[in-house]
Amino acid sequence: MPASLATALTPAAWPQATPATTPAGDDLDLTGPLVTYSRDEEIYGEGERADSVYKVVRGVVRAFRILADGRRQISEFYLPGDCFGLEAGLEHRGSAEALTDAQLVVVRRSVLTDGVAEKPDLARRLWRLAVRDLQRSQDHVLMLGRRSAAERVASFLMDLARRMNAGAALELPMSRLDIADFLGLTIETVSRTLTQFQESGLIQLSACRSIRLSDREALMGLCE
Amino acid sequence: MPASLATALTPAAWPQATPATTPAGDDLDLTGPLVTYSRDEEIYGEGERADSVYKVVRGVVRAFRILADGRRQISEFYLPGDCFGLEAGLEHRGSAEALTDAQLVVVRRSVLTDGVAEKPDLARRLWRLAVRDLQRSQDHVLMLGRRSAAERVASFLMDLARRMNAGAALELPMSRLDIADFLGLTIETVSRTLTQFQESGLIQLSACRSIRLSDREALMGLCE
DNA sequence: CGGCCCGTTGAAGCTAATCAATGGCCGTGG
DNA sequence: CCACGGCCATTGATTAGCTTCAACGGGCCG
Repeated sequence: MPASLATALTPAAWPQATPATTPAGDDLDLTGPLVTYSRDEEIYGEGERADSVYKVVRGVVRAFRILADGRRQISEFYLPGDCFGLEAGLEHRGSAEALTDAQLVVVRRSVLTDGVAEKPDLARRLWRLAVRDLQRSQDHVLMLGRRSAAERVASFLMDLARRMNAGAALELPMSRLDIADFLGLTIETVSRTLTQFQESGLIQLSACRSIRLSDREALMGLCE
Repeated sequence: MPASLATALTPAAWPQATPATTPAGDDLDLTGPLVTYSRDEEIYGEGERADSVYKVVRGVVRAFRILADGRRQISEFYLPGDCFGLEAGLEHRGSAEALTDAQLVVVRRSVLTDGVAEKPDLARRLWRLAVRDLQRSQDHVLMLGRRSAAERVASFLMDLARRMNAGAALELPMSRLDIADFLGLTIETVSRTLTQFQESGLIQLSACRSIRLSDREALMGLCE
């Protein structure tokens, strides 16, 4: 999966720079107030007016939708450098919450719409942003539609490791339930799959959120 | 699901106008050569250079990706009025084929990129196009991740009926295999589900591609 | 120390996949 | 015209994979 909404807005001062995977020339050089959210705090909810755009500075965010009977589908995890919250319509079609304590740059949507008139390049970058998110979503579709539980978990681990610039040691920022709701599985299946990976020597679970990727080759193989 | 890539390019002469659901002011007024494709003909393949954009005038197109072992996931069906083929990178990440005999307006990608400099509004419309596709893809994710076979088939029928402006009578342009590969199911499951719908009085199958939506209320209920 | 949350593990059940056979439709060729 | 073959859809029987239900355990905090 590509680097998603990486690097669209730039906070005034921001240490944890752009991932290496981000193509050059996609930074928008916009600034805004830096807002702090605590764990599990809602950033926006379904149906609310969508008049702000967010860029993750620190922490992790989950975006999701919930069906009438409570089933939840997480559409994306946003990591430092990722942008989110831009909608086609007036309202948010899903919700977003801070998965960990997090700091976000919050930019009024109007700043972007106004900026487009002045800077033609901004429009192109906003478009690329949307298309990259689309690509990620289509990868997600392929995974949910056609992959087994083991393939989903392996893809998830490899994608997360890449996006977090993790080497062999991967620290999961999210719970099993979050992973399950992203992968379209149950917590039990995620847990069992990780255990099987461990028994097969693909990973080592030192703590339940600390994963050592012992056999990246084999894991990659499961991603097809 | 929203109207997707509807109405981005306008062919020189085009009878089957804009769906009613399309918001006003999203037509780009671009023209290009009208090209005819026959049933199952490839429009583009994975890895090919993506230097054209397409708008469906007549017929239906399927866009898909194939995993190494042959599993296929259809990401979208494009109907008259829909646009497709615009990529973030240089290459197509999936393939597109004419599902029926089809006519497409083919526009050089450069026409759009050049146009952006002149018309600032064009950029906004291209962006909305991408975001609407993203929304459709996210709906697809929600469906594949969290819905049962019956819910998937019901959602599919209702969405297709809406997009085709069908009343109670719906003519499926695609095979059971195409539907299955879109919904992340097998042909047998799709077939059985349709049979169950018929036995429950939700639909009537006069021919295997001619569906009468007898109980739209109940079908809608299955879409949540 | 006790309670709670989260993760793991086990057993049973269910949904959808797989394997297999049949039937209808249509185009082709005798 | 009818017979044959191929393709697509349906239906049945069985299997596999994941979910559901349930119990347990470990870490953390009051």
